[in-house]
Amino acid sequence: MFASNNGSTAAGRTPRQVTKPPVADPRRTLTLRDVSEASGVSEMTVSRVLRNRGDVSDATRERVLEAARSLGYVPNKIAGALASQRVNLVGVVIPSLSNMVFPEVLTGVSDTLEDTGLQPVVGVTNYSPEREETVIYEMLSWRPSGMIVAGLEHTDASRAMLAQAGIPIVEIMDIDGEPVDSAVGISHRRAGRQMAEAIIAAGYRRIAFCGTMMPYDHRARKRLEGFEDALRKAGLELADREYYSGGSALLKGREMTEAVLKRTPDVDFLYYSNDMIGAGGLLYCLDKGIDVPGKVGLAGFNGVELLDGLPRRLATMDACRLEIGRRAAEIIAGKHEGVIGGEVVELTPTLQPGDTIRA
Amino acid sequence: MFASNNGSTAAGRTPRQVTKPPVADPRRTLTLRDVSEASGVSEMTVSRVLRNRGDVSDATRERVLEAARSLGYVPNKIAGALASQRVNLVGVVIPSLSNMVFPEVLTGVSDTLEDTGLQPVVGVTNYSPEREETVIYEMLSWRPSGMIVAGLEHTDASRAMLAQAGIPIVEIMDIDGEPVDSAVGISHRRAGRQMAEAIIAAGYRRIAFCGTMMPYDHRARKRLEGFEDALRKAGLELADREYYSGGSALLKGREMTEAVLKRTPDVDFLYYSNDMIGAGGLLYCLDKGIDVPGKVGLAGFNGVELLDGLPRRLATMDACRLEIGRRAAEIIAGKHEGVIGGEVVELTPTLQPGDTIRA
DNA sequence: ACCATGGCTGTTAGCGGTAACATAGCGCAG
DNA sequence: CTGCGCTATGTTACCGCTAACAGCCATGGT
Repeated sequence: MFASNNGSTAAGRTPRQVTKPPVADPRRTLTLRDVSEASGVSEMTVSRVLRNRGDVSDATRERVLEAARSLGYVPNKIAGALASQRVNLVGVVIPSLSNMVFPEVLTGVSDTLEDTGLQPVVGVTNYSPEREETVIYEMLSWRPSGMIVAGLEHTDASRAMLAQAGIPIVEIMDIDGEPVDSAVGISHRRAGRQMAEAIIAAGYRRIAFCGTMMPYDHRARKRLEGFEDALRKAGLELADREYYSGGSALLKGREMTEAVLKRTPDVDFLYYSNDMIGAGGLLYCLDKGIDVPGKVGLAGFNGVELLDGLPRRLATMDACRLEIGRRAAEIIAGKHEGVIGGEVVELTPTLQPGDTIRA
Repeated sequence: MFASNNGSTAAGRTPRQVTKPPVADPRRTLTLRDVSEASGVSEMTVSRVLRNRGDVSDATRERVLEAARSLGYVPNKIAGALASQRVNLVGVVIPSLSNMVFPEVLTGVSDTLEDTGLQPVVGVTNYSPEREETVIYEMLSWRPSGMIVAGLEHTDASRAMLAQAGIPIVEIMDIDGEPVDSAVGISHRRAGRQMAEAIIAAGYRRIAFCGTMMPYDHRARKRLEGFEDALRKAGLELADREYYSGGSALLKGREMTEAVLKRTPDVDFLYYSNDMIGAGGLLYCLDKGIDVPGKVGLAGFNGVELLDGLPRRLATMDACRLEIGRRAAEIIAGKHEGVIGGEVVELTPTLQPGDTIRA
């Protein structure tokens, strides 16, 4: 991506040369038995101490902890999980890490899981259903305590695996569809509709759309569907549309905006499928001295905090990312007493008019 | 973070009420035995088929695969890993996901690991050494095949655990220090020095710094140290400095820039510890009609692609993020034949002068 | 003095796979 | 026909830990 990263191997320390098999460590990997021998109690007692479970006298507890510490013992969770049939992992499957939405959801998940003893494990699908299927399969093979998966659209095999897994499954971000088990998210159709209504109410009539054309970004698609529905209901239709994929979103936003405004000069509003390209469009308009929101109005989607520093606040709708992460994690952690599975939590995003829709 | 996410639980399907223990699934969780019974061969043969190992006749292979598929069998990696003493996971420990640098490194890691059968597992420390220690401990307890850890600064306990683990360890991003095992990164001291030299060469003399004050962002600190070294060597010192933490980086960049320019009006250059605040500074200057790079020059660090869409290209230095991820993964995957451990790979970032340093 | 009680520790039997070795056919050279 | 070398499959013994239960000892009520 950036050319000429001239890498050199500086032999700061003499690299160990080796013949074939990895150097047999002098010290085998430690087990409970080592700690038990070092502290003179049974393995079971050591296990109890290290897990803080069952009664152990303070004296032995001390002795064991000391031994474990001095040996540098790290328990083997693989063996532990197999024996106890319990795994403290929660699989989280998301399409991408470069779209800041998902790291934010993750933050919500981690925060909530923090004090439950559960730990999130992330898998990334790059918006590919096949990749998603693989990721889900791999994750399930570690027998996690729950799964959080972005979106409601999956391959049949994926749905089947999730349904069979016998653990809580939460599909997030979207609720326009039929979840495998539980779901937490917003209605993107409604979000799109709502934005369209606000735009129409503000008096804009020649409305264009700029967005991703990733075939598998179902949520962006649903927003656009809702958006167009609302336009139709008002007797309007999109004046123009422009799609992109890949590249710097900010730059793409500029380019698409330029393309649309040149091709359809009478456009008076641009609806972007996300805030980043919206920001690009905003910067373009400001550069060109176009009156925003007077001559052209702009709106995005997602409420990215990053945009706070722009010259003008872009109209947007937050997707409740943190909250989605939290709620999903709560369901997995079983914080909703008495109810198991089948929950659908609809969050309602707020429209933030910013400075790019006229009042 | 965004207030008033009014969540309601829409009971789309009847939530199952439960008494106490998780509903005992009608169908127990499947094991090799189930598949073996369904296909009329031994468990061992099934195992061989599913792992593609050892000779199995095409006829039985077909039969077994068919049985596994129709049952929806998902192998239990926990048991497999315990028995085979092999785990196809690589731990990746990074400070944060909101700084786009790390997702990019991750991309490099995943891409390279893709075809090695290894799988990255990410842990996030939030720049806390204690948290890092916990994360490392947790990860090691799953006995991964290797660990990639950001930075060279860790608690003693962390270093000890990593050193003892008996697996390849790669510390990434930074090479100014003593790695536990291998390291891949750039010299941040040198990067800072280089940037200072370029700025001085361009004729700027009243140079200020704006950056993070996270006590544990060692790399930003080292860059600043290198930067100041170079200034001193030229008989200069920082004209002013401003620190921040938290909040929207873009906005903070604006605020800090304003603060510095008001407090020290004769400043003619601002060096930012990252591109995002640098971008905020740039936007501020353009807003105020300040001549960039004539009256004030600007530079950041990291080469974030996101910035491509700004009105003017910020001077920066890329941190070789993708490449770092790739190289680290290669070391873990053992692609560097004949050498085991102790490698230090120094990558050299390129200075991209952009449009914010005068020629 | 006796036994129930409860606190602490040990024993046993797996968890669900896989490594390593054993075995059963089978073709074919001698 | 024997025996060797294959290939295809089965058997056995764990991997490192924990659930479940068993045992042991001091205590204390009666």
